[in-house]
Amino acid sequence: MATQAKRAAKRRAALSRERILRAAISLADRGGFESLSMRKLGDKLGVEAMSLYNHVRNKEDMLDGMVDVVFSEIDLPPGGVDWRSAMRQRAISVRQVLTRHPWANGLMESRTTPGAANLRHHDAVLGSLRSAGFSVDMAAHAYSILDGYIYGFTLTELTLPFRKPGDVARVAGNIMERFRAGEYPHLAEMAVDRAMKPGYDYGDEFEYGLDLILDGIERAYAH
Amino acid sequence: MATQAKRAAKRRAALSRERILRAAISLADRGGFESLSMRKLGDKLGVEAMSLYNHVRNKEDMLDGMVDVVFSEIDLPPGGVDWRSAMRQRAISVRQVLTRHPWANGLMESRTTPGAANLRHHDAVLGSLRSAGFSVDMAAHAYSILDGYIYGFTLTELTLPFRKPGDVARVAGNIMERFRAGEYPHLAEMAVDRAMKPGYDYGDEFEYGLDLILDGIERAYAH
DNA sequence: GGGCTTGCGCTTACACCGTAAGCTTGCTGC
DNA sequence: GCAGCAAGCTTACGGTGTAAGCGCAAGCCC
Repeated sequence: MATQAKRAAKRRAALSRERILRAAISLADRGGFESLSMRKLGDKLGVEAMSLYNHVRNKEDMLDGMVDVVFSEIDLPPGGVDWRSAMRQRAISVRQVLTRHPWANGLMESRTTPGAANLRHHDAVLGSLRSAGFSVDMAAHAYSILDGYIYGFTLTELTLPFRKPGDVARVAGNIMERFRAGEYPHLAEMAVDRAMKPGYDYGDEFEYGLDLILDGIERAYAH
Repeated sequence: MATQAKRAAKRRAALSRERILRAAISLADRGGFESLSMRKLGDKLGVEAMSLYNHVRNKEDMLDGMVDVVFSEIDLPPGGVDWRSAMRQRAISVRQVLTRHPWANGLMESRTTPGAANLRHHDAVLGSLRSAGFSVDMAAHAYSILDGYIYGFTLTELTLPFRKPGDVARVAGNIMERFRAGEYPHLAEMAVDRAMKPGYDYGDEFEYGLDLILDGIERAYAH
């Protein structure tokens, strides 16, 4: 049937909030946040920029939606295990997701209108702590430290000039001269002893710090 | 003298990289990062936008410069005290400075061409740890955890919808309905028990987490 | 002192951005 | 069959960063 075929074609091309969000995320993932414009997004979807506004109030609203999709990709803290393993797994999942969507890092906590996935996520984490016996105050402390660390570490990691051994040489440039001049002896030492060693990956630091913090929470909680 | 007066007038109006950076910072401080444009900055300095480019390679370069000014405002870890106090004071100074320049938070660690104040700062922190007897590895661990936490906490804090009791009501809106519907019981509990209490200030969490981390570092270091 | 260079401001122009306003087209329910 | 409407499209406006080139004044060398 002609109408049916047309409808199918239409449906295939049909815009929707969700399709827009997915395309926007993939655009930001591959091209970086600053390369995400309504016009380019329209192009990618085979549509004029202004058509997007039938499904999205404005760009800000779209960013809200994108962030909530990212939140929905994070594993909730699993039930049936001790709080420590649950927090550990969640933390690692957050970092994984943020590594997949680097542009989201600065936005995750900054949307003043949190979406459903965001709220569900935060609620689940608090629930996990509370049902493990944490007081409200203690749960707030724990959450604050953990999220601070997770987002901060990932932020640093994503933007660090030297994450892998090869990077150091690339960045160095004129800095290297000053290193050799002994102007920054401790940085130089750190670079030589660690960052330039084969197998070095700044990301490995993450779990070290995470465990140190979990230790601290455990002690404070059990005190 | 006419020429002298002219020269004085000229000198008063004279642009310079430093004057541009100071003006840009103050513009970003009061109007937010997104309100910092070359044209507005020119206006503020009584000059056309393009004139700025005689002192600054491009906007990116200007941001680099601004970040380095912000770095220079952070107190270096003081000497003559134990490492723990030194780290504590520095952490608090970082947070203070970032609170003064909220726009800088996401940029601090993200400039791929770090400036002199940046390098000096990092070198001093590492030096403080090393001279307290930390191994290179242990210093790297400690630094990574501390900076992760400091930047992450501040990021969260600056963008949190509810930092002071009054904010909660403002943000709530349709969320409050869902709270009452029991959809997010643990968030609701947290809001009622803590965020809506008079005297609540999320910023108070900072030092709690900081001390917990310093405890952890101390233990790992002394082990 | 006269001419030349050079530094630093200005003007103009371009490509891109988010989005307001209004037009068009084709499906849907009566 | 037609009214109403959803969801595309076109046009336009005021903003952005910045390339290219102009012009004037100060400083320098002969």
